[in-house]
Amino acid sequence: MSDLRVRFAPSPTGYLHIGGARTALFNYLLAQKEKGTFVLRIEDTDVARSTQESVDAILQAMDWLGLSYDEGPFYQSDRFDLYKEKVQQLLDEGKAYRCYCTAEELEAKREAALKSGGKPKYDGTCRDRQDVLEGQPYVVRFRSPEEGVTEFIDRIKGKISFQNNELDDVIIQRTDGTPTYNFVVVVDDATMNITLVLRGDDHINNTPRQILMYQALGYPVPEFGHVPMILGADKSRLSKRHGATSVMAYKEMGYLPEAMVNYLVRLGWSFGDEEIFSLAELIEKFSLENVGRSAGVFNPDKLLWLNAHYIKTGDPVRLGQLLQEFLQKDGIDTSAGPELIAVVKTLQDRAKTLVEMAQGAAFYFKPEVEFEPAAVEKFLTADKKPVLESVLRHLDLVNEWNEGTIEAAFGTVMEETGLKLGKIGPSVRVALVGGTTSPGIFDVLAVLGKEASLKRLQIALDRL
RNA sequence: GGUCCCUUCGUCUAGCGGUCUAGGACACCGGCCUUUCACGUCGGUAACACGGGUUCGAUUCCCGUAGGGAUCACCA
Repeated sequence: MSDLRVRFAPSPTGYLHIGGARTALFNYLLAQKEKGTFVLRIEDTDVARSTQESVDAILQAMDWLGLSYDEGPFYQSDRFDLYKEKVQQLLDEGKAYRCYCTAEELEAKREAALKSGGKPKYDGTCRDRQDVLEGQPYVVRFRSPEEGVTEFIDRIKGKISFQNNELDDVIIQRTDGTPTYNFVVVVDDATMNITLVLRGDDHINNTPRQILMYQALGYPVPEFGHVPMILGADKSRLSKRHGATSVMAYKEMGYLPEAMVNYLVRLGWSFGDEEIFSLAELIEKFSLENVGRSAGVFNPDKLLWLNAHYIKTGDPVRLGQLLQEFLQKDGIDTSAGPELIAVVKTLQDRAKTLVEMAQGAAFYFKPEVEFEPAAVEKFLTADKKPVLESVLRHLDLVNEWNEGTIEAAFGTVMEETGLKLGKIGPSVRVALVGGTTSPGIFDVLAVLGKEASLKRLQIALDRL
């Protein structure tokens, strides 16, 4: 074990999205690689917006991606007593103060400042007041230094510094007594002994005030690393209008978790020219040094390509199990065969998602072939009768039913009819499948089995 | 608007002063393979934002400009 302690701290106000998944992944990989500790913390101080469903959804998504954590999940809602105590400590030491300004007043001041071109920053009305207004609602603000510089060496971006006079006095405790994010994140990261805070770079601007709070609370300041954002195709922050942003939505669209992990890690991180990484390889090769500093555009095409790759090279047994779920969703019963594994093998090279695979596999299991009119019109015409009869006859003669013997039978048909496979195949395909696209017909026949194949050919012949 | 961050092909990126007539991947466009659809395979188009420095020499270092992003809540 090393001393490294990192954490992922989502707020349960929705599903786990692509960006969150990536920061979770980076934290996980680093902890694994450095043999450190990965802590999961649920940031639910906003009781009104946090839900158990969201917590479950996030946990589920992390599990799907294979991101396990060593400690947690810890809930901030269980730790209110601690925060209260720490707020009191700052109050007692004069490092925080009560502010009686109402939300409405502040909003008005902010708007006025913005309108006149000034900074929309807290004006310090209550900063120096000594009196305590009994019975009056108040918030607690952190007293920020008015001068000086706060800086830190970001593990990804390098040195970042802020003038303290740019910072205003943030609210650390609301009127209802609950603490706010910028405060609890400091108390938690400190008390959980987090040594490296690795998070999205939308938090860069929060970092200086958090550092100031670490110092005020007497905590050691951890290291920080800010990973760049993920953007949509139009370079604006990735959102629903760019397509699915929920990790689990991709599961439902037939994506494999290893494809998602591989895609996410390569968005903003690289290892020479390599593109394909298993989780195990990532744990070995990942490092912050190779994380880029600039935001990246989410590219669904590349994710799809990666998914196709993992389907192509995946274990047919596992893919078969996954495929079955998708077939079931489509109301297709696989219990009567053919073998899922055999089915998968014929589709691995041509399906980019499990959804596509399920669509391509449906014909194997449907009790009756569903004929596409256009395909029938073109390839199941009366003049094809002799050819199909010949096919049926020679296939019937096959004893050892496999790809090789089937191909041999077709060879005989070709000799007998004097036709090339190109003239025979399409009609056979329509007879077996109902449409014009499918895996190779020898494969289809082999997987379907002799009995089902002959039956389908006979049914097609009967239509002529 | 203030502050902070960022800037190599359309996109993800390699490059850590000379090896760059800038490499890989996705996408795109062609050829080949072929019983359909795919897979595969071969090849092609395509980028160092701009302007100053520093240096014998800048894609690489520094400073500006421009552009993009983030953030300025009693959300996290």
